[in-house]
Amino acid sequence: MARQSRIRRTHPASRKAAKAVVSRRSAPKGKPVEEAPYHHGALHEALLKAAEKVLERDGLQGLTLRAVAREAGVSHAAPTHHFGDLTGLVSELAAIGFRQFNAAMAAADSAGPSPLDKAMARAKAYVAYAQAHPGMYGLMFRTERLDMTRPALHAAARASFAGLAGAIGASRQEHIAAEALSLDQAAAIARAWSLVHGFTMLLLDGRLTDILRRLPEGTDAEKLLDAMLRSTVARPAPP
Amino acid sequence: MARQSRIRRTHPASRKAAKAVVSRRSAPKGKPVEEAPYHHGALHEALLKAAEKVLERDGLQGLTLRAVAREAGVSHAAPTHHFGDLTGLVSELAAIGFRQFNAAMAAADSAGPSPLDKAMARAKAYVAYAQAHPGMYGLMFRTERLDMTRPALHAAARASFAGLAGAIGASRQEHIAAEALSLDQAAAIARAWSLVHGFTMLLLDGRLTDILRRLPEGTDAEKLLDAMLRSTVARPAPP
DNA sequence: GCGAAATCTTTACAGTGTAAAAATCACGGC
DNA sequence: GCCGTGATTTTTACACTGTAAAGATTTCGC
Repeated sequence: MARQSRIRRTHPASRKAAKAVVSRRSAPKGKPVEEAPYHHGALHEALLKAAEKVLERDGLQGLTLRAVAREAGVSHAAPTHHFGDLTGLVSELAAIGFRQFNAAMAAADSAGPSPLDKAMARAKAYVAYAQAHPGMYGLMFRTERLDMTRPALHAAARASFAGLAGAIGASRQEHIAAEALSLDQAAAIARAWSLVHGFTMLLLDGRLTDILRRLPEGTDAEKLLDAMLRSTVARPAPP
Repeated sequence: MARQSRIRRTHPASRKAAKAVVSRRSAPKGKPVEEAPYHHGALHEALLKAAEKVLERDGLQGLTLRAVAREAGVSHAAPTHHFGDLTGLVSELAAIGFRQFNAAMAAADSAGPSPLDKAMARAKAYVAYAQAHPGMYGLMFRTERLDMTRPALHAAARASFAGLAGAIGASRQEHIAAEALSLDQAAAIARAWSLVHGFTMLLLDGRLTDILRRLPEGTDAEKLLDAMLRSTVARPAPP
C-alpha cells in the first residue's frame, strides 16, 4: 500500500553516480567515514535490529521490507536473501519478541512470597512488556503474516506457552504434562491467558480509555489491572 | 502491497473498446442483460456488501479498495467518492459489524433463567459471532485502520459497550451510570470483556489449537469456553 | 591462486492507495 | 422543454509496496 507520509530515504541512488562519495552506505548512526564494503558482514542481525526500530517507530503499517532495507542502509532487495519474504522477516522478528517476552516473564518470576503475589506479579509483567513494546506485542499476536512453522518462532512461542502452563501448574500444585491435559487444567490455562491477553489487547487498542476516563481521578491501567485480578479472586460472578 | 494470488478482474478495460458489449458493468451475480447505467444509484450500499463479501472470502489482507470496486463491478476509484479512503470504507464496514454483533447479543439475551445462565449464554453468543464472522470481528478489533471518530462507527461501538456494561450491572443488581464508574464496577467490566475478548482472539488466531489437541478426544472450543467460564466461578485461583 | 558459492545491487513488473481531471447523468429553475 | 449546476463515475497519473530475475562483487574451499 502507498503510505501517505513521505519518509526520507538514506540510500544513495547509484554507485556509479557516487564517485566522490566516500561511504556508499551511510547507516543512520554508524561511524561516518567507514568505507562500507559490498558485503555487510552481519546484515542478518542488522536487518532485524533495523526492523525492530522501524516497528517501534512507525508501527506495524510502517514495517515494510523496503523501509527496513533503508533503515539498514542497503538496497531494497537485500533482505530477500536473508529472510525470503516479508513473512520471513516478520516471523524472525516475532521470535525475538517472544524471547524478550520470555526473559521479562522469567525476571518477574522471582518476586512475591505467596503464590497469589507471584501470579499478580506475572500478570503485571505480562502487561508491562506489551506496554513497553506495543509494536512487538502486536507483531506477535495480531499479525496474520506469521509463519508459525519457522523453527525459531515456533520454539520461542512454545517456550512462552510452556512458561505460562508451568506457572498455572505451580499455582495449583500440579504437574502439567507435556502431552495430555485435563479439561480442568486447560480451562485454568485458557482463563489466565485469555484474561491477561484480552486486557492487553483492549488496552493497546485504546478500547479501555473510556473506562479509565470514567474512573476516579488518576486511576491508570495498572490500577485497573490490579483491581481486575483481585476481583477475579474475591468476586465469583461471571460475565 | 502486491498480493501473490492473481485475481480475476471483472471490470472491462474501456468503454470505447467495448462497442459490441451490451452491459458495460457485469456484476458477479447480477442479471446478465441489464444495461448498466453510468450512475449506479445505490453504490454506497453495494460497495459495503461487496466489501463484506471480499472480507469473508479473502480475509483482511484481501480487503482492498480496488478489490471491493472489482467485486462491485465499478472502476477502482469509485469508492473514493463514497468513503474518502480505505480507512473510511473499513470504518463503515466495522460499524455494520458492530450492529450485527449487537443484534446477535440482544438475541442471546432472552435465554436463561438464572443470571449465571444469562451470563454464560451471552459469552457463548459473543464467541459464536466471532467464529461465524471471523473477518468482521478481526476488522472490528484488530485493525489499526479504524477511524473511531466516525459517527456511525462510534455510535455502534458505544452501543456495544453499553450492552456489555448493562449486562454486568444487571448481574450485580446495580445501575451503572453513564458517567462515573467505581473501580469495582470497572474491574468487573474489564474482567468480563478481557476474558471473552482474549479467548476469542486466541481462538481466531489459532493459539488455542495446541491446548485443544491435548484435551480428551472431541473437546471443541465451545466446551473449553464453557469449562473456562465455569471455573471462573468455581475456582478462585488467579493466573 | 582460482573457480564456485554466497552476498548484495539493479532492473523490472504487477499490485496497491490516492489525487486530479475528464466524462456522464440527475435535477431544479426558468 | 431545456439548460446549467452539481453529483456521480471513469480515466489517468504517480509514489509506494513485494517479489522475481539477472548482474556485480566478495568470500571461501580447494
